[in-house]
Amino acid sequence: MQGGSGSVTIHEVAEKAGVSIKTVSRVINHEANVRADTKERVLAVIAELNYRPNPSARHLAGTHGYNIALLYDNPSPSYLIDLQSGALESCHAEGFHLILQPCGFHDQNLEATINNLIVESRVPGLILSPPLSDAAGLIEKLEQWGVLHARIAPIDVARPGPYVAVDDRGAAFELIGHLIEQGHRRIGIIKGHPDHGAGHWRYEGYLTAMRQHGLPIDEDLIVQGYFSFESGLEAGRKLLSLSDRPTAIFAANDDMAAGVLHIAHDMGIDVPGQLSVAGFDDTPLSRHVWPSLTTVRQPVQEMARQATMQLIDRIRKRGLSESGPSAMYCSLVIRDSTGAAPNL
Amino acid sequence: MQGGSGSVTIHEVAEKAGVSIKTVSRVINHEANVRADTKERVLAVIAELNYRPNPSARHLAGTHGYNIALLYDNPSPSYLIDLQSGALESCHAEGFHLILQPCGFHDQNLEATINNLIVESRVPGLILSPPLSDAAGLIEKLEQWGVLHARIAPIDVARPGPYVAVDDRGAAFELIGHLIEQGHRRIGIIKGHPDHGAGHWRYEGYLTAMRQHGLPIDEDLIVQGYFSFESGLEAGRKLLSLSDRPTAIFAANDDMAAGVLHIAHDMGIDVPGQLSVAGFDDTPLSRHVWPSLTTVRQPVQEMARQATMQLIDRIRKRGLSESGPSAMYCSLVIRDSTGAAPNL
DNA sequence: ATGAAAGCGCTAACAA
DNA sequence: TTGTTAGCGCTTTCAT
Repeated sequence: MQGGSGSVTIHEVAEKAGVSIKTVSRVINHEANVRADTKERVLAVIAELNYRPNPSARHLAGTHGYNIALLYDNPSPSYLIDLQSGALESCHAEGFHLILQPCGFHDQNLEATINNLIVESRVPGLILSPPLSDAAGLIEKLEQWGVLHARIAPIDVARPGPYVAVDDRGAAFELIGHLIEQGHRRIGIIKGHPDHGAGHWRYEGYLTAMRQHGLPIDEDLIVQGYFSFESGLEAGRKLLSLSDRPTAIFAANDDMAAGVLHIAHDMGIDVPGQLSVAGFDDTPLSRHVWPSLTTVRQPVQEMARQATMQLIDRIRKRGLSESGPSAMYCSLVIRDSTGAAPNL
Repeated sequence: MQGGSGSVTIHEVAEKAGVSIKTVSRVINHEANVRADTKERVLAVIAELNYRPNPSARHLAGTHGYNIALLYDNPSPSYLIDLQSGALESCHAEGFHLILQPCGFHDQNLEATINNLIVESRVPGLILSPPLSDAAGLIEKLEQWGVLHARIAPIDVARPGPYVAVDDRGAAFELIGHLIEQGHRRIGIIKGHPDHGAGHWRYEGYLTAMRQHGLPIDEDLIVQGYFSFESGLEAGRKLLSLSDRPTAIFAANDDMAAGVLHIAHDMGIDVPGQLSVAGFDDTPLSRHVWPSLTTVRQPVQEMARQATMQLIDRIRKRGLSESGPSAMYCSLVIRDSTGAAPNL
């Protein structure tokens, strides 16, 4: 192992291995047409010299760059970290770099910002996380500009191009079923941010579960939220102020569920004695509040890992098989922290 | 605004502006010796063509690259996001890219990992966040390798090289004073992770405050923590099980304070009626738990911003003024969410 | 104050 | 299967 200055170049490797630089190039790019023993010799020298191809030189001479960008619109820190970890993992494994690009879904300059990113950083592809996975205008521009992308948890799954999603609808369905089994009849729901697909499906899962169990859908028990703690606080206040208030509340994510818990405490309502609260995402927060929330573990990191792999694949295969929309699904797990049903 | 493919090059700019490429180069590098009107003409063409210098070409031809790395060892998500936002801000402003490098402080291969990063990504400099800001072995290697660095909140401020810190000691001192003014006499403390400087100073602030107010230091009230929720849970259990238990607990960060709150609820201890809990960092969590924590706002983002600027400065000034250790301080603010003193 | 030429380390197209 | 050559877009050094 040796340090930073005076990097080893392909020429030194070629000379020491007694081959031309082109042969070294073939080896590091896993091309065919290199005899096994030649290849081995070159690899040995590479290891000995701790040689790494210079990414800038490769980019300059080659067809594509080794940066990809992760676009995100300010979700919760823990969601974002999971997203990044997953994307980083794949990037690292494939020799790519990850560029972080915060951006506003409703920002007037969204497309200009991204264009800027593309022109400046020469990224051959982007990863779109919710809600940007459904920024239709942006996606059209990307296609027009010839920039690849992979989407995480999009609403519009019909659109061509790779995406990775989870069965939010099914998980919400099971979660509500779980609450009903515990004896709940009046179950309130706080819907997610309307920009996010996840919100829609979790709501649909709720509706289906209620219907299948023959329970009435009471409009008073359905409140719009925006995935933030504050919106959970407000929606919770609304639900818990009802004369015939719910015995359980399902918030479409943990942050809002934490808001419900907070306001319940403020209002002197005993949890879990008089109220059950369920969230979604299995964030650290869901375990840190008291009492801990029942929630659903969402494999965000895994989704990001897979979306990134798909994107890198496309970048490498450019021009070859324009392999239509390819979808991946990851599975969800309910985590019930109470175990016991509340006293009704 | 136009798209990705077929990038504009310096040649096209030069031709359209009626100058040589060297003049364009001078303009984009803010070099002297360009007549004002020439410069203006070139800038106009650059804007018109939406030209951006190709980073890879610059790196290949120039003296240094435009990537810098942020090293972190798995702090809390919100801390990490703040760190990143600050670093990104400076990078963006200065035309650099940020490379994320998670790493383990106690990892046997830490130095090898970083060497790898340096060889592979050609980073001219690194930002070290706690506890890596005090990885003495690593820092020595960096100097040996000729790789620059800037540290965030280090313990050892004597070491040469730029760093950014806050007055943790003073803030803890004030916070404890605040609790004492509210009438608390038995104040427990949960110390921070021993690897982190912040933990030491917050503890010192506690000791100084207690002494200055003539209160005894009771060893039973001092418990080691590790900055995690779980360690707060355990330390809280220990403190609250004392026969003469404290009326206030100061945890060296919010995650641990949330643990204390959680265990207090579990034990049926009324907060804030029978116990006050204070944390440190002003994370979202501190507002989401119930009741909200008294805490100290730490300008993590601002620290990262400044450390990054310092690093970029050094990279640009390489070889010139080897300008010794330069320190920066950011200030802290107490946020008291209760306002009222608990009933003692 | 401006320009011409060389070359950074690599890949691509074409030879051999 | 292997090597040769020409550039990618820029900065550098050295002229003018």
